[in-house]
Amino acid sequence: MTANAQHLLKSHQLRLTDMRMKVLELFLTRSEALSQNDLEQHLGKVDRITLYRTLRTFEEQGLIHKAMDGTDKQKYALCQHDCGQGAHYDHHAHFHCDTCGKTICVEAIAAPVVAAPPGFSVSETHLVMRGQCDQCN
Amino acid sequence: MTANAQHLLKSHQLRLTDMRMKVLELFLTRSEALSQNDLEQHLGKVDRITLYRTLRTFEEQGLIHKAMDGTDKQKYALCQHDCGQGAHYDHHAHFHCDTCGKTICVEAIAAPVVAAPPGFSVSETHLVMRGQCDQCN
DNA sequence: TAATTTATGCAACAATGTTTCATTTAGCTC
DNA sequence: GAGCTAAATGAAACATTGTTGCATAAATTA
Repeated sequence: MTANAQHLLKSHQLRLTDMRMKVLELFLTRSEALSQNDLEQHLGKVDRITLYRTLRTFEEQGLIHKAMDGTDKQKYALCQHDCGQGAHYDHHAHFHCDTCGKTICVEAIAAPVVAAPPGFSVSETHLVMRGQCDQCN
Repeated sequence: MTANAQHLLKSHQLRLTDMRMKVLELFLTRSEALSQNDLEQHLGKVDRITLYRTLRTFEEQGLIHKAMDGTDKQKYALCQHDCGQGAHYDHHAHFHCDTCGKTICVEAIAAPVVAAPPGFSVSETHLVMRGQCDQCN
């Protein structure tokens, strides 16, 4: 686990710091997307700003991606593919449970490729589902 | 216009107040989704809290719907169909322009119906596209 | 280990979301 | 049109989240 996190950081040209290790290890144990608040809950008292910048850095380096779930809260999830700096390859759908509030990545379902309206160009497409997850059903 | 707004409010069991008329008339002239900040810009100095509650009320009564666009800002757009209280029927896609920041409803494209993963039940599906709009292209 | 580059922690501030409560107002009745 | 009643408003206050600048501390590299 720790070795895995270390390797991930190294391979993305990131220095090994306490915060980064803690955050990354938490993501590695969780299957659902985490908000900054979720992370603060699990990590105990950590510096809010450092955590904020850690998430931004991870996202920029392709370690995690924003999980769009239709709520106003920003959430992040581990990238399953080897995303590089700035370029993400997460085309899977996201599922948000309206009961427990969890957001999970659904790798089995890809966002559809749709024809853009005339004059528009589309660079990303996201698919979000809402309802009840297996545990709440 | 004013008559239209009045009728819309009446038909949704809402009292005719200055704020509601102003907000609704603005939505009627705009094709893109509006954030609370957008509305404040256009309406001049109005009470922030009242505006907030007006939007919440409109959304609850099915006059406007939240336009999911992948940004962290909440935006609202007029419902095209006659949505009732609590029940929305907006299955169209949303397009977010990364250049001008506008979010528009794409009635021509419907969110796909996907099979839910085992154990999950899906009540809503949203499709979000990002890229360049016709005016920025 | 020293030098250098980067990350951290703190302060401070902006934007947004939300509740409480006294006051005002819309819509109804007479 | 005047009065009544339920609802909407506006002010204050507070919580949460997003964000930058800067001095200090820590991670790499040589």
